[in-house]
Amino acid sequence: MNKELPKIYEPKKVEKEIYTAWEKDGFFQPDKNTANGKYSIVMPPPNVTGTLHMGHAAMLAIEDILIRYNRMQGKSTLWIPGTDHAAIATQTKVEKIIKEEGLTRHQLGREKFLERVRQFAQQSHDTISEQVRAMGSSCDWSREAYTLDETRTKVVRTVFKMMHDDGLIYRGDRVVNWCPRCKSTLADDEVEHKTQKAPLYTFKYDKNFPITIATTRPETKLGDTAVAVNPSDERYKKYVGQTLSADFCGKKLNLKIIADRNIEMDFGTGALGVTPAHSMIDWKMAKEHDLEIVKVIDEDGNIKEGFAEFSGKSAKEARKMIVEKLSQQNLIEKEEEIENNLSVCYRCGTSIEPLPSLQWFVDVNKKISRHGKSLKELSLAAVSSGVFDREKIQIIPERFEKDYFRWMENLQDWCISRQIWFGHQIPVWYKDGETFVGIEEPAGDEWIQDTDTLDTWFSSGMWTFSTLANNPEQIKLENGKLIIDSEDFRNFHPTDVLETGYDILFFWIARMILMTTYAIGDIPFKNVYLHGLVRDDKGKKMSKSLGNVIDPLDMIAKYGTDATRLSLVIGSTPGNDLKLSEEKIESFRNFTNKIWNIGRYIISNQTKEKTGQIECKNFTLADNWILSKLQEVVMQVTDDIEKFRFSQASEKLHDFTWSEFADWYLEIAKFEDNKTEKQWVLENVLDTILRLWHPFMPFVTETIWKELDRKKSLINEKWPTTDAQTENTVAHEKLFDFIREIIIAIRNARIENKIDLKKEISILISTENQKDYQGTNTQKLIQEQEIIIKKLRTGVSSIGFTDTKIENSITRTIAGLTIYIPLEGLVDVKKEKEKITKEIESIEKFVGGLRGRLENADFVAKAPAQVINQQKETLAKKQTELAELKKHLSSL
RNA sequence: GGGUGAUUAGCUCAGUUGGCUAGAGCACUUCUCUUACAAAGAAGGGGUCACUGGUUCGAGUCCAGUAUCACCCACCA
Repeated sequence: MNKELPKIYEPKKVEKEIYTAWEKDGFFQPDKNTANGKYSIVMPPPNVTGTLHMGHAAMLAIEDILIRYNRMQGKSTLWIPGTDHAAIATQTKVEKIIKEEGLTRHQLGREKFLERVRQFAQQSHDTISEQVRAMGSSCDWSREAYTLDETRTKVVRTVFKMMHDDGLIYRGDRVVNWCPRCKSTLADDEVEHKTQKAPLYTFKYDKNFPITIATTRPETKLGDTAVAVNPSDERYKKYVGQTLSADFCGKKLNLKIIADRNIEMDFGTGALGVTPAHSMIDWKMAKEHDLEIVKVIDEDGNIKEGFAEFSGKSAKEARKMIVEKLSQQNLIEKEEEIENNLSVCYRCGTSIEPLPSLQWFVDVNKKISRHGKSLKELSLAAVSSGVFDREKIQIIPERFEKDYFRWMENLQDWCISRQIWFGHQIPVWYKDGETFVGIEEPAGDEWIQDTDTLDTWFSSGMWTFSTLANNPEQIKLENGKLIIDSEDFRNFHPTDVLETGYDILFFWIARMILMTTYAIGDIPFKNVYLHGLVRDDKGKKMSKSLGNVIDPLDMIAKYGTDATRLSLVIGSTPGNDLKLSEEKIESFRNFTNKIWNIGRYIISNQTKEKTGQIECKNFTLADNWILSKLQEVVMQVTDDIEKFRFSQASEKLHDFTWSEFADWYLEIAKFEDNKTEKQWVLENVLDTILRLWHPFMPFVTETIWKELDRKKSLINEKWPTTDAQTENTVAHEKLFDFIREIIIAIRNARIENKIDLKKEISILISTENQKDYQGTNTQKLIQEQEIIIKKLRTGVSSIGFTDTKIENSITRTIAGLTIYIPLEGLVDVKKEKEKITKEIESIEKFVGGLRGRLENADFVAKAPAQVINQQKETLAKKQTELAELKKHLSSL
């Protein structure tokens, strides 16, 4: 029965249909039977701000590999998809859109604006979910979550209340990073620093003031309440502790002179005017020294009331006026240009204004009575030693642990309120000075909810457990403990792997660990796998403005999903950035086609009648060779995936599939006459490599699988296992590799005209040790090699056996068989000599080392007897080999 | 200022706890329409593993230092 299949595999024609069928058949949902183990991943939710990029594609590819692999291991496997509302990012995006219509959010009003945001988010969500599907992601859509949906909102509010009840959430004044344009607070890590040149003014507050100070922001000096100097600075020692008053541009200042070791004596005048309200470090100093806090600048970035002619002016204008006034009074000693870092909003680029403001905070240092530890301590323990009887969380690559610790140790109280509209509104209500914190709105009309919303990481920090609740009713707060009463939560938490880019280690991963250890009393995940950033082929970040963006959907349309996925996996190692080019994807498209054609050939030779009993006795050298290599590959690929080495796994598979199976075995199979056995081997190897490839390339493998007339989908098939290698098959493998090498050498000699084509050349194999090859049909072996020889037109006319020693020939002993190749004209004697000399050298080194070790009393005393015996055996073997090689060398 | 990583073929990168002749893809050269695949096949060229020392029988791999590049954190009053 010969099936006609197209020569070229066209992914576009099949992918969508296959995915739809998988989804419809419920293959993405976890098996109810959890007897074989459980495995779960929650997808890092993409922001609903637009479309997916290559970074997302890499994330999906890696997670899908893990999920499919574990599903094939028979585990009940769950992968939850979802999206993030990404408060500030989304709101800013929509503000830009309505700006084009000439509107601002304030003109629209809260409700109408939020409706626009919701529409936009919905659209984005739909696009994203299509893209996630196009990547072949086998995630369970029936459990899809959104950080702002009803169930997640319930979790967020419950945890907020819980933290509030535990005294971890408080409201307080603090200098925060304020963006005057976004009218919102920014977290420290949302602030970007830009290098700029700015004038540094060195001046005195008034002409009687004894200390000269330097600043780039004279206008804030209106709010100075102290002057700080280094404690060991001799110039100012006498003033420390005094309070001096000054008349600064008409404003009376009372300045306490304080000593602080953070002050650098070499910068400026070594004295710093302390403005508690408008500088982070000044705020800290003010707290330490109990200074008065005077606010100068308001939320719009203008000077507040009470500062005479400066009031109402923008900070910039006020600065100009003050500089002018100071120079009129001749108080400016120096004006120089310095380079400093301007803090700007990561969203809009507006320079941020540090302002004291009333915000909600999470206390990270307060001990939680239930755990006996603070949030910070819990989070540190989860990664360093483990908490709640769990093993420590493993971060891959390990080096990021250090970053994590450093960041966590320096963590300050977390400001969780944002002055934007889109997001989880803070579940706090006010009425006539009364405050209510709760999950539901309190009864009665007059209650007004806090207008601030929560930092987006507050909700995404709960992602591993909030997604495992299926509806709001399952979420309860009982005796101060969070209960998630769902089957999914009991089965799948903690999750197995959290896979994401290293750029959000602090933003997100750290916050998930913090939130989960606190609220659930467990770790959120056992492993963290951090992939690198996907960059363009020159190593630049992909960005729209640079025009170097490679859109995953374009690539999928052009080269297919499987090729796109492979290009993101091969050559990519955890924590390292990946440079991607279209050529790379193209090369994997070619590989997809290769697999397709391998399948196509084998299918075209399928016979109608079931292959009967296979006689292993009829297996040839090549059959044993490929089967033995296959075993090795199964072992290595399994091991690699278990250890998160996806690049290595797929490279090995790639190499086996193309260079060994297709290039050699398939070619030999064409000329072979044990057809039944050959077809059996072909089909079996194909069957196995389709399984191995499936997590990496789900579509092409499923397509071939179906063409092979397999009834079930490949998705639920078992992952291949290995049998123990017999010595015999290993020997076959080595022998075959050697003959392959000889044949290539002979062929090259022929091409270089070193061999007379008409001359008879034979490879002779000694019959001496044939008993080592029991089970091998020696006649077949010879035939097979002759076929290879003919096929490759090497000029070798035969392979035969000999019972006498052949002098003057290349002699090799491979796996117990002695092989003679008549020397004359075949091999470059000089090259061969060099090669053998090198080999002797390296073996001598090896033997020397082994002997040294075996003579080392310490080693002999400590090592197990088995290891010592093994090494002794190896030594003996190597010594024999060495003797043979030396003999051979001298015979040349 | 503090930290992390990288440096391997022309390009992009693999290389596990040190071990046998350092690999792949792309590019390059030569040959081949051979009935799975020209998106192919066969063969080949190309490397002082950044540099200098050290440990070791043995170093791309471990240690110390140097150089260059990249990134992260803090801060620049």
